[in-house]
Formats: sequence, structure tokens, C-alpha cells
Amino acid sequence: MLDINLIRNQPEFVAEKLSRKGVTVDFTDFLEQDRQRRQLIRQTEDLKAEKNKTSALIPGMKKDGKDITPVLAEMKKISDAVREGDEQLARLDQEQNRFLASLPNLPADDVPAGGKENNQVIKISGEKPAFTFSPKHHVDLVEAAKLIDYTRGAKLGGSGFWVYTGDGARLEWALLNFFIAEHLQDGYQMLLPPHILSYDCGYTAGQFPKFEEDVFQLKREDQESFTHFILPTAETALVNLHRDEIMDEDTLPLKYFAYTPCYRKEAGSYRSEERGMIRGHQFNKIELFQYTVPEQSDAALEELVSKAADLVEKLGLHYRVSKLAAGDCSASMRKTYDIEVWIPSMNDYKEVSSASSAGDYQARRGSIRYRAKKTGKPAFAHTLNASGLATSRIFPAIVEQYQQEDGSILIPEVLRPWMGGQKKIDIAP
RNA sequence: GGAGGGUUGGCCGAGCGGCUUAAGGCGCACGAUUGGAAAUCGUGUUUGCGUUAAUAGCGUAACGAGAGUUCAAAUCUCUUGCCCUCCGCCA
Repeated sequence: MLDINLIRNQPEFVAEKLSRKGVTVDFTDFLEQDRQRRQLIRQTEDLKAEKNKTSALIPGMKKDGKDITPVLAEMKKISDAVREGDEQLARLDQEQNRFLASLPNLPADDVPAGGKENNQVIKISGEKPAFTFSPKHHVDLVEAAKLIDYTRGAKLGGSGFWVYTGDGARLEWALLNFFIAEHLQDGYQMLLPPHILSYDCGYTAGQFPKFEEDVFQLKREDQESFTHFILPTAETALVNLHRDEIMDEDTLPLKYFAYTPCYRKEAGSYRSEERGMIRGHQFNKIELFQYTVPEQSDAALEELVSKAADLVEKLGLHYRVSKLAAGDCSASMRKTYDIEVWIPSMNDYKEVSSASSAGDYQARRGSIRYRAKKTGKPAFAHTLNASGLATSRIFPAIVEQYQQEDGSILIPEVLRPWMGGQKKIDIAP
């Protein structure tokens, strides 16, 4: 949600920022309606004031035994006028909120305008592994080593699901354990939130109403629209933790991380080059999240990016970091860095972490505030999130980048403690 | 799944149609008192919206949420969220 006062005072400025995201808006009609709306508020509130005054007379008159019939008639008249004003206002409010809620966040000043093609690679770490043999695709590798069972996954859940088996399950869990240990060491608090969330959570995160179709919706038999959904990322849960709260400034920054599977419909987004575990309906992810005061959010974003990058680095994988152009950031975000790992078989980099600052956009939607010490007044907090990390692309990257000529896979050193010291995975007999 | 009870300002808790501008207490802040402190006394102590140069005033709204009855709703009716107790079922 954008600050309506900013739109009132500097509509051209807001429109220009939005155009960098590829969104064209003309606020003329909106501002005119806003003026009318405020005038109606004034009129209706004046009527309410009159109503309150008149109503206060009644008990005294009754006590004195006076005839209150004319006052009752007057009250009736005012009440009807108030009701009419309130109804009209409710309609205008709804219209205005719908419009405001549909506007994406404004990009930060240093974010390039335009779409994907304007993303800037700002860091490349390591080098593409040079194979002395012909490297295999991760699907072939994990099937040979019996790490993932795609066939039975599809039997259980349909296309886009898989089963981790044996060392594959252990490797997956080792990754999560490694991430958890790192985040705990950095002073982040671990959370395990519910996976089923109520509708409001999706609204606060900025995913609803626009992206309602992207999540698995849960509906009660007796209701028309869905009331709950399965979370597409732990971010949706974490951003709602302090919804409708006013926190002490002293408690900020709050640093959390959560492990959840992420459930996404991914309808129509399957591409043939993404066979395997690049894009599934369910994948494991650890999500980092921070609540900060506005002055600290830029530094917090840098911290999150470097934390996520550090994990990929410690796994010994070749990756790069990009700053996304305005149009490639999701709607709620003012600035996003993507960390992309090299997948040899795709000859491309795939996202393993997206680190973003929402500024106060989500805070406004969810009324997430803190009491500013300086003024003593409530102010909107800033929210930031980053994957740390999603395993569904890290796993293939490890398998492909660490593959040996005989089809075995070396286990990155940092993961070995969580795999009983095991150093490599051989192809299954 | 069934039957009850509850939901009120930061917290506890009264109020069950209009003398409530939400009693009283606790906590917190400031002031008085004191050599200093405790105790005591006094004052203040929510958020949104509108108006405004204003974080000053004034107005307005909010007693879990939504709808209704009424001239008037924290208070009555209906729907619903959540919490508690008991019963049933089940991992």
C-alpha cells in the first residue's frame, strides 16, 4: 500500500516512479474523487456532531417531563441523513482502497527502470566448473544414485511432485540443517509457522488480491470464496507475525528465519528445460525475515543478501548476484537482489534466493508499526525478506557441479557433518 | 462433532438501552513534597480518520469482527472469528 498523502501531494512523482515499473497511472480522477470523499466525510461528521448534541438533550428533557416528540422527529431526520452519508462513504472507501491496493510499491532510487532485460549482474563468484568428461543432467544423476523418485512422486501428487529417497533425503535435510545452524549463529530467531494461513495474511504480504490464483486455496463447504490457503513461501507467514501491532522501537530490528515447504500452483509455467526439480509444486525453503526502522532497512537488505550469498559460497558453488530492474521486482518490493546458482545442464543461472526490501509497503497493508522514540508516535516499520535458501535449485546445482566422471557425487564439505561424515554418493547398484 | 462460558483502553476489571466525556484499580510519565529516596498527593496516560503550518486544538469513529432493531447500542437480536471448560471421536 502506498502512502495516500504522497499521492495527494506529489502525484507526478508517484506516477513517474510507477512508470519505471512499467505501470501507467493517471491520478487525476482518483484525486478528484478523493476530494469529494473528504468533503463528504466533513459533511457527515458535522451531522454526527449535531446528532450527538441533540441526543444528549433527551435524558434531561425526559426527566423534566417535557414533550420530546419534536426532538425525536429531529433525531430521526438527522439519523437518516447520517446513514445515507455513511453508506455513500463506504462505497467510496471501498473503491479507493481497491485502487490503492492494486498499486505496486515504488522502486528504490538506485533500481534500474524497465523489465528483466535491465537486470544488473553485480557479482560473480567462482567459476563454471570445467569438466574433463561430458557432464550429465541432474535428473539422470539423481535417478542413477536413487536420490529422487520422480515417478512415484507423480503417482502420489501428480506432475511437479517428487519423493526424496535415501541419501537424497539425507542430503536435502543436511542442507536445511546447515542453513539453520548458520542463521542461529548470526542471531536470527528460528520459527516454525503454520502452513495454512487465513486470507488476510495473503493481503498483507501483497500477494492478494492480484495473485490469488497462484496459491492452493482452501474453501469451507459452506462458503463461496476461499478463507485459507497453503503458504507459497514462509514470507507470507513471517510478515503477518506482527500484523496490527505497535512494537517498541527498542525491539527492532527483529530477525527471524523459518523453515517451511512452499506450495505453488505454477499453473502453465512449466518449461521443458525445467524438467527435474527446478520448478515444483512443493519445495523446501528457509526464509529470512527482518523488521526494521526505516533508517536501518538499506543496511538490513545488504546483510540479507550477503548472508544468502555466503551460504552458496560455503557450499562451493558457482553463482552470481543480480540487482533486479524495477519491473522484475515483485509488486510489494522496492528493491530486490537475486542470487542465482549455475546449473550446467541448463547452461544458465537459476534463482536460489531473492532478497528484497518492501520498505513500508507491507507494513501499511498490515498495519505493522513501532513507536518512534523521537516523536512518541506510531510509525510504519520496514519489512525485508530473503530466501536462505531454497533447496530445489541448490540440490541440482550440487549434483551437477559436484558430479564425477563415474556418476558419483561429492558432498560439499560443510554438509558432511550432517551426513554422518559421508564424503560422496555413489550410483546405486 | 456436541453442550456451555468468555471476549471492554498497556494490564486487571465494572458497566447489560440515554446523567458513561467507558467507573475503579495496577502500571507508566510528569509535577509537588524530601537533603535524597520510599510513601503520599496532584495531573496526564489509546488508535484511525477529517480539519490544520502543526506531532497544538477541535470534530468524528472504535468495547473481537460483520449485519440488524432503535430517535439513541459496550448494553438487545442474528451471523461469525478467537479463547476457556465439559462430552464424544481420533493421530
